[in-house]
Amino acid sequence: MIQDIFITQANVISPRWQQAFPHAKIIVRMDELPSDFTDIMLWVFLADVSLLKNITAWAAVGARVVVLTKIENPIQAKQVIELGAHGYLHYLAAEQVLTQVSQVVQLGGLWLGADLIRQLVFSTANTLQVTHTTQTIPVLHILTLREKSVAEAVAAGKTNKEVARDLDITERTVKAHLSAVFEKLNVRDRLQLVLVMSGK
Amino acid sequence: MIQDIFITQANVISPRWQQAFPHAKIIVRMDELPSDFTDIMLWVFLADVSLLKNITAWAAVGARVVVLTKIENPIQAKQVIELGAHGYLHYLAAEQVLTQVSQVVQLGGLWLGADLIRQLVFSTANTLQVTHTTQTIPVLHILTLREKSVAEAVAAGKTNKEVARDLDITERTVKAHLSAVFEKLNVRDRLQLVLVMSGK
DNA sequence: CTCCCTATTGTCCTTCAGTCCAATAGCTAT
DNA sequence: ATAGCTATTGGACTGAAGGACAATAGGGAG
Repeated sequence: MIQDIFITQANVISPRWQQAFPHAKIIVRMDELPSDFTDIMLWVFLADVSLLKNITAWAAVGARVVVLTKIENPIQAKQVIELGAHGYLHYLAAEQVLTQVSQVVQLGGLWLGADLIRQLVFSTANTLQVTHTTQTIPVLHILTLREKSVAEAVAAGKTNKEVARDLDITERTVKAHLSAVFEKLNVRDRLQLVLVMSGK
Repeated sequence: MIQDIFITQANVISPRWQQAFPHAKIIVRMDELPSDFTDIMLWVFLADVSLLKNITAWAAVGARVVVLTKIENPIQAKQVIELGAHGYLHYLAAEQVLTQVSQVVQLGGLWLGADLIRQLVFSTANTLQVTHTTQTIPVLHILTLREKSVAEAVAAGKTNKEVARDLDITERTVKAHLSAVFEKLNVRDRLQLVLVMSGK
């Protein structure tokens, strides 16, 4: 049975927390935390950035960590997920949503609001690696195999020399492939290649 | 009461669909679809890319659309979310997960598996605009105002000449700010600047 | 056999990027 | 008055990027 613990500050509390989780504890001081984090769901209000570093530590010892915020924004969302949090939402979220987040996270899922997911999806520049599949970014399917390899290496921040070394070809060959890529994707240089490969 | 309809091909069916939704319909031909999509949850197995274009149309007339796939991958996930789908998961997902997806989507949420969300978050280069908040990417807060302006212009794909023209300064000044940015963020060139600004 | 595509490579050139020297000026704090 | 920071700018330099010429070779289709 999961124990819910809300870590917040004295002036930031929502009645919906208790409605969603009648047995939840609400604490404002860290020393009130248990020593054993098994079966613990931590709901952490990010009062200041100093709490960020705790997220990774808590997640590492088995706690489910959901971050609560006053202003949802995708950059902070990305940051907390990168730190190991399992969810991110507004501290005034509805009881129904809180319950749902709890269920999703307990089942191993990650929770982000729909708008945040869309913002991450729509405005991200994609450097995803295609693995275990022949499916590729539609824009890349017009490139040959070698062109694609070169394009992806460049999009990862590598110089022509580095790409040449990695693919065991000369720098001149890298440039030849890049030129073809630029022409096919109608971009003028490697910087714009990166942006186009992200779907913008 | 939501009606669940699985659109698939004859050889792609999971018993878990019926277990999760005993009253669901499973169809293989489009003409078996109802004319009214209100209160309809469509679970669409992506047999081929031709089905992609239907997603936007179905979502536009009120259907909730969840895409089922044989191989989950973040590029396709991004693609279907961009097309208006409300979820994306493996066609053999567990009954519990199917039920949960249904609940999340009915409540207005978006469903992506935890691994997919992490892949989108971790491997994206971020060009998100910060709106309605003074919170910025932590990495940028160590830059001065002018440095930040220059860095953002460069990250948008502009040459030094273009940035100079846009900000009404000389190219030499742009280079000076960029050099300072490179040193502060510990990157070697503008390509890596773009990647770092995305949080990688 | 011919043609086309892909992959690879060379030489040479111009432009861009980035760094290393240097400097002035305004603003703020001491 | 002085120091430090930010913003701006110049000159000179090296290396990287990208393009324009050119070429060979293998594989597949007609």
